[in-house]
This record gives sequence, structure tokens and C-alpha cells, in this order.
Amino acid sequence: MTIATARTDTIIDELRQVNLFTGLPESTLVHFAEKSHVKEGGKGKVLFIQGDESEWFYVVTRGWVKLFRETLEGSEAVIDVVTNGHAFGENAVFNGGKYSYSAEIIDPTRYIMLPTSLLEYHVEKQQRMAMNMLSGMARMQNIQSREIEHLNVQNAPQRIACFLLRLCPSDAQGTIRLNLPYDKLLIASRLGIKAETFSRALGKLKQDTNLKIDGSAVTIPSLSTLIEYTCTHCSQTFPCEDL
Amino acid sequence: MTIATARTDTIIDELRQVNLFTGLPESTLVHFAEKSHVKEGGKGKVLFIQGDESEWFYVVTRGWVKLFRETLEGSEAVIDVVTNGHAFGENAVFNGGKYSYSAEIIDPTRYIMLPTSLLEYHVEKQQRMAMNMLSGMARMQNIQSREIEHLNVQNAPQRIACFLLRLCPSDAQGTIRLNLPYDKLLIASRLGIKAETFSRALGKLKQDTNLKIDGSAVTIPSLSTLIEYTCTHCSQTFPCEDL
DNA sequence: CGAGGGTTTGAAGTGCATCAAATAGTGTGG
DNA sequence: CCACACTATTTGATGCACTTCAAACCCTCG
Repeated sequence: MTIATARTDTIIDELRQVNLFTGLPESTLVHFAEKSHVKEGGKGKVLFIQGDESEWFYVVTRGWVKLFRETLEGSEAVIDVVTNGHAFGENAVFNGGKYSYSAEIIDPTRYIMLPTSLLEYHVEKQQRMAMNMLSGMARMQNIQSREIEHLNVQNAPQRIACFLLRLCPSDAQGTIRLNLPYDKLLIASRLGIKAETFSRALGKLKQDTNLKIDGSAVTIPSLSTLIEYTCTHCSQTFPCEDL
Repeated sequence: MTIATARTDTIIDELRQVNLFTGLPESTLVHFAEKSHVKEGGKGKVLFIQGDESEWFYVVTRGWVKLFRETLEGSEAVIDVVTNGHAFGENAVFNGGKYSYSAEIIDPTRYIMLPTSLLEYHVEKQQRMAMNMLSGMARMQNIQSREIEHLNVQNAPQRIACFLLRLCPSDAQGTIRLNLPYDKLLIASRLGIKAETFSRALGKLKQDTNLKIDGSAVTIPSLSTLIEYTCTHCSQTFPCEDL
């Protein structure tokens, strides 16, 4: 039996918020918490690089991290941008122990590093952990299929509209107000669009759907207009929750 | 104990070729084989549609099946094209029981239908089955990340070159000869390109790399030229095996 | 106030899509 | 074995969406 310290208590609480760790026995969480490191980092800090031997996987507890792939020539494709309660780098366990993307902090971030070896151990021992991992990967697979679809069939304004829709709560009514989660350049990269095109596409979107944007504040007067605008060019339709 | 019939024996042998079923106890394979249906279908047969309640998952034993997503407007994005020894539709188990893409036969195909419920049962009971499923999904995730990257950073001739490279054995030497696995229109869709553009891009590729194509017969005089041509615009490099 | 990053705007170029039509290839029935 | 029908592929001409390069603007923060 391990005596939990205040430090591990906090970490355990934080891990419990993460899908990967739901429903696991307390002892397992303690096990992870004890071997973990809590860190903070600022914009630009690189957590790992695609292809690196994976020693740790990560959980974000505050801030934003960009997951991306970069070619020799320097062009990059953003795979995902994650925040509180999300794990990443964990799939390296099933990828020959190598990260399949790079990770970089884009906003002051607090994160937990957990040993990959421990994950490997528990995934093999505990059915529940394996199941958690499976549903996480299925969810990711879904998101990525949608991404591929969108890159193929949607234009820039539609992709932006879809991005905004996914920020709306599924039970949203009437006029919706929300804030862009991170800066426009990053949203653009996330959608596979250049910054200039993003700006212009946003202009077109405003004009086509009466959307208003002031800085990062977005006002959507009519959800249905936006749905009509983008979801007809998608195989799913709002609310297209990621399960 | 179950007495295996000649029918189930054949099926068991075929299932054994599939990653999802490797290393499983004989009894499990028998269990699956007994509840399975072997079928054949021709071009155009739709096996299931995205969003359908999933009752069966599939294993291809001969032929080709296209996995795709289709929008209301009729545009489609091809997610994958699978052949012998590949399972598909199995991830519906972790997707709320719904298929996350549609599947259609594109060439005379022989396939095995297996009950999703049985998969669900065994994935929960048998560690090994869960692990097989995990590595399969990790592999898929990798492929899809690469796909997203390519749609973002590669142009049409580069994507075709990459497609051809992935048809080459990783230890290939000297002049390589191979055949396109399915027709050009489908390859084009698979790469997110229109047929006309595909044709022109192929022309450019031939001109740029001395590649020769006659019908479906491809001759690659220099692998390194092709690698130089495309892999500099990718985060991975040949041979970029899908593990 | 001034520096620097984020964002917008303008002008010009490029790549891919689209529409239209020609050509090649394949399988069919006579 | 040929003519026909039908599909796959190529070619040409044109248009549009997104990119690129350049510069202005805007906002924040030291």
C-alpha cells in the first residue's frame, strides 16, 4: 500500500478527468501519479518530436498544445490542438515506441508527464485501461476521417464554419456568443489554410451567414444558417459530437 | 468442444491471416468462424453505409473494397481501399455501434461477415484481442495522420509518387516493375484528386522522374529519384512502412 | 512612444477543378 | 472476327480558390 501525499492526491484528481484513466482502480492511479512529473512551459517549448523514442506521454491540465507533423522542407500540418484533460503521445506505445507527431506548447501550459512504460504495463494487464485506450483511439480515428473528408470536399469558409460549429454546445439556442480558443493563424493551420486566406474566408463567411467577429469574440445570430452553410458539405451533421 | 467442419476450417485459416486475429486461441477462432458468413459480391455492391447500426464487420479474402464518406451533396472522400487479409467496419464497436464510413465493392470480392457482438464480447474478455485491435487502430491512425499531412503539403504529382513508393517492397533495388492495384480513377479519389488532374499529374511525374507507365504497368528506373521527389515533402521517408 | 507579433488588404501567380470532347480499351452479341 | 456500346483515360480550354509576396494596419506591452 502506498501512502498518498498531497502532491499525488492532486495529480490523481487531475488524471481522473482524463478519459484514458476513467474507471481505473485507485491503486493504478496512485501508481501513475507517483511516477509522474508536473511541469509548466511557455509558448514555443517543444515537448517531443515525431520519430523520437517515446519515454513519456502527456496530460494537459492547463493551456494549449499543438500536435503537428513537419516535412524536411519546413511545411507543417497540424494534426490537433489539445487542452485541459487531454492526453497525447500515448499512442506511441502501439507505434513501435515512437511518437507519430511532434508536440509544441502554444500558450502557457501546465502538464503532467507520465512514463510510457507504465502505460504499456497497465494496458496489457488491465482490461479497463485497454478499453479506455481503444475508445480514445476510435474517437481520434473518427476525427481524422472527418478531417480527411473536409480537406477533400469543403472550401475554406465551410471549414471555418464547421470549426465554429464544433465550438458550440450541442443544445445551443438563439444567438450564440463564443471566443476563438487560440489565435487565428493557428486555427488556419489547424484547418489547412494560410493566414491570409483565413482572413478572407472569414470575411466571406461573415457576409454569407451574418456572423460577427470582433477580435476573438464570435457572435452567431443563427445556428441553423451556419449548419445549412457547412453541414450540407459533410457526411455528418450538427451536432457532430466526437462521441 | 466444437467439432470443426471443413467450412469452418477454411474460414479459420483465413482469419488467421488477419492481424486482428493473430495469436488468439483456436477456440476463439472457431467461435468466430461458426457465426460467420462467407459471401461474394461484384463491383458496386454496397456492404454498409456510414451511420448504419453495425451488426457485422468484415474480412476481405479476395478482391477490393472501397471505404469512403459521402456528403449530402454527393461528393465523396475515399478513406481507404482494402484487399486480402484486411478487416474493416470493426471499429464501429467503439463508435457507438455505428459505422464511421461506407463500404463498397469495387472489384469481384470474396469476404467474410462476422458478428460485431462477438467481437465486442471477445475484445472485452481477451487481452490479446484488445491488443490486436489497439495495434490495428494505431496503424490506421498513423496512416490517416500521414494522409492529412499529404493533403496539406504535397501537390498532386508528389502524392502520386508517394502512392507508388508505398507499392514498392522496402528492400527494392534497381529498376522496379509493378502494377497499379486498381483503376486510375479510384487511385485519384484515394489521393483526393480528380481523374483529369491525375492524368496530367502523372504526365508531369513521368517527365520529372523518368517513370514509365503503360496501362497499369509501372516501371520505376530509379527509386532514389522518386524518393528525392516526394519524401522531401513528407515528415517520413521511404520506406515509410505502416508498421 | 516604439517594437513586434498578429491580422488584414492588395496584386499577381499557380494548381487544381470544371466542362467539353477526343481517344483508347474492353466486353458483347451477331 | 467485326461492329457496337460502354467505360476508362487523355487532352484542351477556361475559371476559380487558394497561395504568394508585399505592405499596411492594429494592438499590446515594455
